[in-house]
Amino acid sequence: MPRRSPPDRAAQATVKDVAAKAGVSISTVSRVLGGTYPVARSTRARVQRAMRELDFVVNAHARALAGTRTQTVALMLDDVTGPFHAAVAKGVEHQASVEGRLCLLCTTHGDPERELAVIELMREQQADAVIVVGGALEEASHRERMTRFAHALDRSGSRLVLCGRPPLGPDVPATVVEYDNQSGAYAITSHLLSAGHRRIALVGVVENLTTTTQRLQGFTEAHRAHGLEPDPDLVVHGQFTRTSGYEMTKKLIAAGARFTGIVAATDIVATGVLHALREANLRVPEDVSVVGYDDIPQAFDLVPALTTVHVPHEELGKTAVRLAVHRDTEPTQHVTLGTHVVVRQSTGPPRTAQ
Amino acid sequence: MPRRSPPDRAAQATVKDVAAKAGVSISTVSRVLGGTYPVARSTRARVQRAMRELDFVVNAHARALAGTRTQTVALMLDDVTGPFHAAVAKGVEHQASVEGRLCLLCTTHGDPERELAVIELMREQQADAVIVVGGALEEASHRERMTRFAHALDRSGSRLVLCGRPPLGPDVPATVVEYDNQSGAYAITSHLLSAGHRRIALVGVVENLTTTTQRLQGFTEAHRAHGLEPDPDLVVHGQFTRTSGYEMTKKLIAAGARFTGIVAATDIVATGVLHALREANLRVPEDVSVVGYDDIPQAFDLVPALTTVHVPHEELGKTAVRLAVHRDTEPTQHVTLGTHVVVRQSTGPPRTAQ
DNA sequence: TTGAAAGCGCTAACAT
DNA sequence: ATGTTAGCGCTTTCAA
Repeated sequence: MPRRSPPDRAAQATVKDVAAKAGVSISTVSRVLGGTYPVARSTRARVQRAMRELDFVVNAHARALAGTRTQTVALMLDDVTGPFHAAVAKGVEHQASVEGRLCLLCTTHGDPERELAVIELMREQQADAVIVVGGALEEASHRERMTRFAHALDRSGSRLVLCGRPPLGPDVPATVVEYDNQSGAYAITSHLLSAGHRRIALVGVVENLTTTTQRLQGFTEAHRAHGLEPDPDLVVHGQFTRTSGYEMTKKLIAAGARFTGIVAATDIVATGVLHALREANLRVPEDVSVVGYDDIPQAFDLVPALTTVHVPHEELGKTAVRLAVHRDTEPTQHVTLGTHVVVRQSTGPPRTAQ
Repeated sequence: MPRRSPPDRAAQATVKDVAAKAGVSISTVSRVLGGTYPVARSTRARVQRAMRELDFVVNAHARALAGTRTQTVALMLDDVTGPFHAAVAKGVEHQASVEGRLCLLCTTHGDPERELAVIELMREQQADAVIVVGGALEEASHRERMTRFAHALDRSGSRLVLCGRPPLGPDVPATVVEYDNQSGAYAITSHLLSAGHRRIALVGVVENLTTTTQRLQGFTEAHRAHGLEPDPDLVVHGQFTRTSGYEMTKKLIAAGARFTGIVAATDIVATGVLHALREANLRVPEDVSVVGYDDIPQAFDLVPALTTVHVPHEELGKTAVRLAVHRDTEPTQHVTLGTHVVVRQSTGPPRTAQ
């Protein structure tokens, strides 16, 4: 009895239409669509011709509803514009397409509320994996909610993937693809220390963000390995932005801080650091050595070219998809990809022995 | 009688489960889901509690199938990694979320075959708009196929959106959001010409790509407006990459070409140009002035900061979504956004009067 | 090899 | 304000 008024646009052809046109049943049409079931050559040809003539395409929603799984992978990031995230996105999209999946994109603009809302949305979409990229807030309530989502996703046959973010706990069903933030920071700080630097600033520590907490740790440990303790005055809090890097450096200089090296929390931050240094007529690396973290493409084009920690962004994204999609056969659902220091022109020995 | 074997994972709760738990009918559940229909406060509360307890989320596919439209917008680009495309993607994603739509992401890696395949996929997904970003191949066969897809999408109630790419023709149902490539190239070339440059190279012309064809046109017209004709030897073909920019410039120098200005086809190309120039000990802008096109964020951080044409990338993406989604009420389905020259440090008067 | 029919989870008439 | 029911377009038994 029911039936809404017909759509105002011409309706799209359905299996029914194709079946009618080809003079077969809809099951037969479905069979040639699936391709796995035997159908007589001539029948198949007839059906395919009907499809072509009617300009038919299957309705992915109907298919998802009737079939078992959707074929989508959801990607959630702060901002596509950041070179870090864009590179991860590229890897995700690539691997998704290799695995025959579509990629759903959502951005959160760093809002943890929205992050959780988006996961909910993805659950509605029946995505077979929800990949969350970038550092997480170190807040108990947020962790808890994330954990709940991990379970919820698991229950609905989906999977939470933490990409570039630490695990939530041993019993939480989630795939984790990390890179070693702490070692990277340790290595790059050691690079500076070994060159003779003793007063090194760490610029761009973001409050409560796992990423910076880990980098700060590596920074500190490297100092201790050299029998030093970092000067708290040289640890500057800010954001992962160019502007923040610029301003933090300005402030540092204005405060008369003594330093011969700067570890920027990210390459983007380093960009601002270099700018501030140039304005202050401090030469890099003669007066101050500068390093970044990420190895984004443009690190190479900065003047001087930036010494930094290479993070395998694309690999991170690819691995995330691969592990999640094959989680039934892939035993290890937690990997840590390696990073390495890339030495370029922004570092050298300190000017004065100290 | 039928029924496939139960899924191996615990099933997700459905409206039926919620209805049972709350002691109401599934319609009532559907009503509180939709939120538009009156439901008694107490009933609603009971249903919502049941949902929470069962950890229920609607199945977007079932919804799409039963309801009228899906709520997705598809975005297709070459490569998320390019700053140009990333910025457009940001605009698209943002506006999609404003309009309550999800964003499907697909990359084509410049493969026109894949581009067409992806459009087909999007049609299956019932996306209410398919946004294609970036220049198109100037090939009759490709144009034809695109036109066919525009019609096919239109027939299924969806919409093709060409973003940063010229229209396919007057009768093709597609939304077009362009920016003026030719004027931009005209303006930036004029900037150089007015400063006194007479021998200007155009570096990075991609064969058969609408974008470069238009930029070359603007470049040529600006010359003519100054009573000049561009020297064909100074028009160098290549790709939109850093490496290509680097190599083209090397070649130009090696060939002993005389020039005091370089128009790079894009900012990325300009990056390579600057690098090659630096290697050849040519100062910018004292010996050679360099300009780019796009105004990507890092144009500001190059040394010297790059004079370029600002393209409103994000706006491009937002407008694309807005026009497509509201195509029933938005009369104009073809807009051209403005660009403007941003003068920075990479340009100046030529060294020698000539 | 093909057809008939049930049902995926939901919405929207049509009844109360 | 709430329940009943018929599909949305497809896949998948089951029967022939």
